[in-house]
This record gives sequence, C-alpha cells and structure tokens, in this order.
Amino acid sequence: MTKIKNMEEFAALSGISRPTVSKYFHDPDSVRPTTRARIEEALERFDYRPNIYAVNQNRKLTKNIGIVVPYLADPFFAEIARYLEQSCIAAGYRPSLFSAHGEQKLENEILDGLQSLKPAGVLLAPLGRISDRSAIEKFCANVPTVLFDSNLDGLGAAFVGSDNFSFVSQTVEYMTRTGEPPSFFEMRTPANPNANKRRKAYVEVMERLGFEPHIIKVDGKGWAFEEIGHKGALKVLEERGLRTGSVLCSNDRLAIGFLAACYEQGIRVGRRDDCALRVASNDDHPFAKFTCPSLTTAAHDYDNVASRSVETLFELIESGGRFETRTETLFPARLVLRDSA
Amino acid sequence: MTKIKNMEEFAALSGISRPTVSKYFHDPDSVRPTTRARIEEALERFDYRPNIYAVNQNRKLTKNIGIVVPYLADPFFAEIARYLEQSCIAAGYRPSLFSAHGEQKLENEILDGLQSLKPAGVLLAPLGRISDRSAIEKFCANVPTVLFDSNLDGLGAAFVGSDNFSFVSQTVEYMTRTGEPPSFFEMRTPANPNANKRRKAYVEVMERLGFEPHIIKVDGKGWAFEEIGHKGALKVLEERGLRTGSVLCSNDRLAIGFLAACYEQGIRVGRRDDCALRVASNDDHPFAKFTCPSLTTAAHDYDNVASRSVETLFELIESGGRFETRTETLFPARLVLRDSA
DNA sequence: ATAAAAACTTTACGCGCGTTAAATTTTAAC
DNA sequence: GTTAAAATTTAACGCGCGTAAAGTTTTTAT
Repeated sequence: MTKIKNMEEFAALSGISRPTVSKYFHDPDSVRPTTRARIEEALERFDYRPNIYAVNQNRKLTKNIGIVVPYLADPFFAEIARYLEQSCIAAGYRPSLFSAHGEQKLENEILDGLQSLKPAGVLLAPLGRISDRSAIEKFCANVPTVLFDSNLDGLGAAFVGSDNFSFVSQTVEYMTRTGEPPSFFEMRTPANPNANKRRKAYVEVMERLGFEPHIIKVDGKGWAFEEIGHKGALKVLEERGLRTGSVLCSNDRLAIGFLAACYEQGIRVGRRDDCALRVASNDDHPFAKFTCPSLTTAAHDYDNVASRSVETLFELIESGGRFETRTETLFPARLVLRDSA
Repeated sequence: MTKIKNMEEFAALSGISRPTVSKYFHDPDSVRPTTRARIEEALERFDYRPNIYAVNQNRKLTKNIGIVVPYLADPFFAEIARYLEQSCIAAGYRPSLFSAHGEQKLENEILDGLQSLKPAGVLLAPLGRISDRSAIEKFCANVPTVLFDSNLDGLGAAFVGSDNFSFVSQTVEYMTRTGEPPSFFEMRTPANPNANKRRKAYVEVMERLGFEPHIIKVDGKGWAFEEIGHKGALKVLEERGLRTGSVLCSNDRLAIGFLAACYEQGIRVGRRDDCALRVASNDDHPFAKFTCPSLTTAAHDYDNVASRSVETLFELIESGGRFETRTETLFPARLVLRDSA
C-alpha cells in the first residue's frame, strides 16, 4: 500500500486535478457524478484523508463543535453529552467534549482553549451560579454559543432546557393527590440555577393548592450532592426536622443521599402502608431505578433537550453566528412512578 | 485593544523577531531572560496566541493527547478521565476525551478520527472483549499508545491497571475470615477482561483456602451492568440459587443492581446478626458509599493508575514512540469496609 | 449540429508558522 | 579589552490545502 503524502499526490493517482479533489472533500455533491466516482474509487485503494490542520487553517470556519458540561462524573451529563456528540457527528461536525469538573477556573480555561479551536459553534451547559459571567459573556461574543440545561440570563444566542415548573408541579401534585403535600429538600446555596427555579415552583404550587410550603435547607457546597444529601438527611432525621411524611428532593443525587440516610436509620421509605416516609425527586438520574427503594421522579426529556440544542446550534451557525432575538426553549417533565413515593 | 492577526504582527509589536518569538512559544526557557520578559510583557498587553492549526501543520509532533474510555456514563471512567486530563494539561499537552459508549463501531471511529489529530500519544482504555483487536493493533502501530484499565495482550506499548488478583483475594479472605466463603456473582459473558481475571482469582483463592468455588453467572450483555445485576439477582433469589449467605460481586455496578434486588425482596444485607446475606464487591465505584447498605468493596488505586499511565505515556513520547519491551504495571487494591459485608 | 452552460484543468497566490543558514549583535570568559 | 560562545536578526523556503482566474473540455439544451 503506497503512503500518500498530500492532496497533490492523491489527485495525481486518482487522475483528477487537485482543486476538484479539494472541492469534493468540501462537498461530494459539488462535483460531477463520474468524477466523484473516480475519486471515491481512488479513496478505496489509497486511504488518504486531508490534513485537518491545513484544512482548518485555510477555511474561514472549521467543522469543530465544542461541548462543555459542568460535571462529567454525573451520569446525567455523560448521557446527554453522548447524544450531543452523536448528533454533531451525524451532521458532519467534529465534536470535542469538555468537563469543568465543577470548577470555575476550569470552565474559564476550557472556554479559553476553545477559542483557539476556532469552533463553528459551542454547546455550553454552564456551571451556573459559580460561573464567571463576564468570562462567558466575552466568550459568547466571539463564538456562536447555545446554552443548555442551565440558563444564564441573556447569555448565549439561545437556551434549551427543561421546564422546572413542570417538574415540580407534577411531583408536588402527585404526592399531594396520593398522600400528603411534601416538604422540599434542597441545598442551602445550590450551584445550579435550576435549583432556584424548582424552589420557587414548589412554593407557588403549594400555595396554589392551599398548603404551607416547608423547605428544608442543608449545608454543603460543591458537586458531591449525594454526600451533601446524606449528611443533611442524617441531621434532619436526628433533629426530627421532618414535619411531614412526604419529601420532595430538589434533585435525584440529593435523593440518593437522602435514601441512604433513611436506610441507615431504619426508616422505611415508600408508598406502602408500612412505610413511614415517601420520597420523590427530580431528574430521573440513570441510577434512580436502583436506589432502595427505587426513586419516583420527574424525568428530563433528554432526547428533546439534546436534539433541540443541536438543531438550534446548527441554525445559529447557518445564520452566520447571530440570532435576531435570544430564544429560550423549555421541555416539560415526564413523571416516573417507582417505589419511593 | 488592537487585534493581532499573526505572529509577524505580534513580533513587530513586541520588538522581537518572529523566529525568536516562535522559539519562545516552543519553549520559553530557550530564549534569553531579557527577551523572554519583553515577549511576556507584550503578551500581557496584546493577548495573542499562535494559531494552533498553523503550528500543528508544521511541527512534526503535535501537543495533542487522546484519551479514550469505553463508557463515560460510568462515573468510574469519568473520574479517571478527569485525573488524566489534568495531568496532561499540567505537562503542557492538550488532551481530548472520547468515549466509545460501549460500542465497537464507535471505538473504531474514534481511533480513526484520532489519527488525523496526529496526537503525540494516546491513553486508551479499550472496550475489552468486544474491541476490534486488529483495528487497535493497526492504530497502535501508527500512534504511541498506552493501554490502561483493561489489558489486551500484546497491544500498545505498555499497560497500566489494577491487580485483579489483589482485589479478589482481599475480598474473599476478608469474607471468609469474618464469616463464610462467598459465592461469586458475575455476568456470563463479561465485556471486560478484568472480569475474567477476577473469576480466575476467585477460584484460585477459594481452592487455596480449601473451599469449593461457587460461581453464579447471569445473562445480559452491554454496559447496563446495574440492570443486569438487578435482573440476575431477582432470578437467583427466586430460584433459591444462593448456596451461601455470602456473595462477592465481580464489580460494583453489578452489586448495585444486586442490592436493589435484595431490598425489593426484603432480604436484609449486611454483617450484622439480623442480616441474611453479606455482599461485597470490587472497584469502589463513586456511588458505592450510597448503596443500601453501603458497599464493602476493594478500591482501585485511582491516583496511581492514572498518574502512572500518563508518566508512562510521557516516557513513551520522549523515547520517540517506542519501548524496547512492553511493560505491564499493576496496582493492588485497598479493601474498603462498609456495611454490606 | 450548434451554442451556451457547467465542470474541469492549469497556474498561481496566500494562510500562519516551523525552520534553516548566514549575518549580526549581545553576553560570558579570561 | 579581546575573543569565543551564545543569542538574535534577516531572509527565505516549505508545510498542505483553500481559492481565484483564465483557459479547456464536457455536458446540456435548443
């Protein structure tokens, strides 16, 4: 097998001129079918591919797309990243995945490094409260960016995420309808803006239903939500801080810690009569099916959030990187009934 | 703030010639301290950075490092990837992270795409049994590659991973010493070669201790280990297939499913007297602390596996991409005692 | 069959930077 | 202060490909 050095050489071997070969790689349909066939025939025999560095140096726009998530060790983000990656590849782009690992400094460094990649666009799920707003603002000014999962007011060309009100209203109404209205269990200073929206939704729904909201706030910072939920729950249980037999956790990872604490304290959780407590949550984390008991929760519309995010980004790219107005798209939750409530 | 187009322009503004500036970016210590100061001073004022595409086109070796894991939705790999990324950055490289998402086709596509990145080196945790050996072999012939986590005989310039014998011997000996010798719970056709080594180690240790090995194999394929463990456990419990009150799971994700099944069946798991079953496992998955009950398991030496992997890769790169002989480095496990056994 | 349109070839320049060789300047050594 | 060594400058070429202009061939339409 001959080793081919560059497009010049490949063009010679295929019997087509280099500019035409170049055109082919840019868009196979832009050349005559017969020449296309000849090129692809040569491609079979010789295994050549254009040097992406030379290509990207000369094209005004690369085919790169950056995907940035706040915390990849959370399987929720791993799953959604997977979908985003595949959609990008299917559309002929080269995605590169980055995780801020919960740290502002890393998020900034990623955005910084992303600039030199000269990406056609970026899908960004920001850290949220601890994001460096000005850094992200500056980045969005230079790179077409669609925010997803977690919204930062006014930043990015568009936002695609979940409708937190829909999550909480469904869980609260379900618990109320089938038992008693829940208390709300959350972190005192949540990193994610969705958490704030969920608290507000909880208060609103409770008041609308004519009940008094009861919010339990637990300490802890960072992204070790299970640990925070676990410690917080142990403290609350010890102090008999639960006014109701019904708890709604702000998110599944807190709930995982909560349930572990209940188990250790011998508190039976579930909707059966012999259970002292019902626990529900939000997100439908990949592990929610395997908690003890399995977790009743409001599921993200993964597929739609992911597909709409990439669609929006592609539109943005085709519009030259700017939208007239910033749009926000929210998808409702789907209630998943399991054993915990 | 003036926008700088290229190195020529930046060099002019900093009062240094372009070749010297180029040399500086290659290695800041290779220029005289005074000129280095002048460059860095200009760097502060003008915010210029070399075009990575032009750089990579001309350098024989890029500063790219590929990190490939089999399944990123498994927090174990997310965690180790995080460490690998950081080590690469600290050493002045640009890591890019890829996940095969459990699919051979994707693993091949990733390796394919990685070639055009012309990386200085690659850290590869292969899928294992379902990897396309010949594709990986071909890849390793072209790119300096260090395998980690999961070994493929003879492939890659080196392997760094965990000593499966150490994992199993510690868990088996502990369970035997403090109770009865365990049965071994695993998938019938495990995707990961570590699983096979763990089974062999189990048999060997049991025989050495004078007990008869008892292996429970459950059906299922893919990477949804929790689901497989859950279904398998339900079946085994239903059929009263447990000969002992002591079970060692091949890995934590299976154990998570196993424990969920036990909970559903009302079987108390733990080392206390009122428990019917003890369950231990291997890996120390990030969620092992929050199972019900919390999981006794043998922990990977994350830090050492990760740091040795990158060290080995750096040595490999400095050696020009080839080692005299292929080395295999194994790190022992650390037994983590929790409530399940 | 003829003219117009479309696709292709040839030629050539540019992208931003690595790198080399020869000439020049700065530094270090004595 | 002289001299050799080290660092820098100047000038120039090459990397692999995008792309534009002008000329040639092929296709399509009439």
